[in-house]
Amino acid sequence: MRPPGTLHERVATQVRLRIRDGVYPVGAALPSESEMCAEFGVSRGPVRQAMAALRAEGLVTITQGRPATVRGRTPARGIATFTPFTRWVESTGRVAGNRTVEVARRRSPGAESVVEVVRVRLLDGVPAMLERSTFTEPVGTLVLGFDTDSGSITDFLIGAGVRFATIEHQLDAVAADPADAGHLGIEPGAPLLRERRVSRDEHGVAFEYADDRYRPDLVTFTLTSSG
Amino acid sequence: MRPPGTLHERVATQVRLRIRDGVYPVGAALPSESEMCAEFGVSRGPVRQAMAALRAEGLVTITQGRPATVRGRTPARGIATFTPFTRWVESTGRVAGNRTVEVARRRSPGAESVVEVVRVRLLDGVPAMLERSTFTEPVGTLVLGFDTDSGSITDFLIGAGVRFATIEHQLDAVAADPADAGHLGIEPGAPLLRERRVSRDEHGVAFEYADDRYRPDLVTFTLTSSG
DNA sequence: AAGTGGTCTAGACCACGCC
DNA sequence: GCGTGGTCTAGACCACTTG
Repeated sequence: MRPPGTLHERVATQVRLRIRDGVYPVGAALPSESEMCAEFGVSRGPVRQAMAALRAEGLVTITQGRPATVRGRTPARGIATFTPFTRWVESTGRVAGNRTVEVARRRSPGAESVVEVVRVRLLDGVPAMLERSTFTEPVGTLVLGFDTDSGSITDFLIGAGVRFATIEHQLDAVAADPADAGHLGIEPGAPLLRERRVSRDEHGVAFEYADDRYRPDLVTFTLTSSG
Repeated sequence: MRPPGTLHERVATQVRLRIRDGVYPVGAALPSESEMCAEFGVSRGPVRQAMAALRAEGLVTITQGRPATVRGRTPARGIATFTPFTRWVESTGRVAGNRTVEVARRRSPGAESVVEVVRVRLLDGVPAMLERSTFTEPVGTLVLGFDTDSGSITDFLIGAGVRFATIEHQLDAVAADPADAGHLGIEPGAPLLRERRVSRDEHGVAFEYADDRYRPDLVTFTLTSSG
């Protein structure tokens, strides 16, 4: 086997590259499923799985009875396809930064000790999001050994072997409290977009609880769904 | 054939009902795929498609090598799997209501005429969301012939043959203006979760622009992503 | 070792869009 | 009518988790 990964991943990767490079221009029809089957030497199952992934990323439009067409070249800012803040900012060609407010190990009476990190996340140098994360052990100890000003905690943990099997996101809106306002440079009471996240490992055990508050004038979440 | 719909839809509906009614309690293991195949008399394909839908709705957790388990009873307010407000409310066993504030046909100078609808959406009788929708023609004329107090505009339009090929969602937070506050029974300046939607047909032509403002104490958006 | 879900094949029929 | 994607079957092998 030449390339790594499953068949449907290889097909998805190839088609993604061709869309990005303009081999399949925006608005153009993609090859039919049977043509892709012939080209990649696979059956319809992997091809369909790959196309479903591209549709979820907003890259293609699929309609019964007609060829799939290219919708755009760049995937939408995925909440659905989870991307850490730093990686997302850099993928849009901007500069990400971090200002750590607090790193602490805490133990509540009768509870396990946890590690708390509070950071201001910067977008081109401007405070755009206030992140409050709580890590359980043993992940918390890993975080204590990381320079939290240097970049993505998530990417660091992935590199250390931590598996983010599922991430639950909950979105709502809150009024900025005085602490939020001070760190983000806005008025107290101003509306903020709040994303609460719970990250779990492959056993379903939660190891990170996060409360991220975004300035809605600087960051919005977008996604495309197909009906 | 007794029940309507495709096989994977029937399987998904049955499992959804059993989770909602506690036949499969939260945290419990679901029957294996092969058991479901035997019970419903179908092959693995439809069963897997049904389970993938339930996972996307946040109802179940699926891990390789272990049985799927029940995560929760109520599906998340689906952004990823687009569900109209009325259908979502009723799927959680609550009562949806509508109070139409305004239905109007407008024409700006040098522009096509559009139809605007402003509605308060009720959750168990409580104002939970203020919806401002703008429809282009010819869809707008269809909307004018619909009793907007009676239920879902989206489901009405789908029944009339309108195709919602893709829906783009943009989420942020805004402060309630005096009109928002009055309709939703909150203080001006209170934070609201705003969802702006653009619906397009199969040709990529937009026909609906919506601005929905949710009370964050009554409705939040959740979704689960896998890393 | 046994059972689970993840992937893949090769075939079939159906619903829909287009000519 | 023809080609498209949507669904479904029956079987197979693999990766993973658990006893």
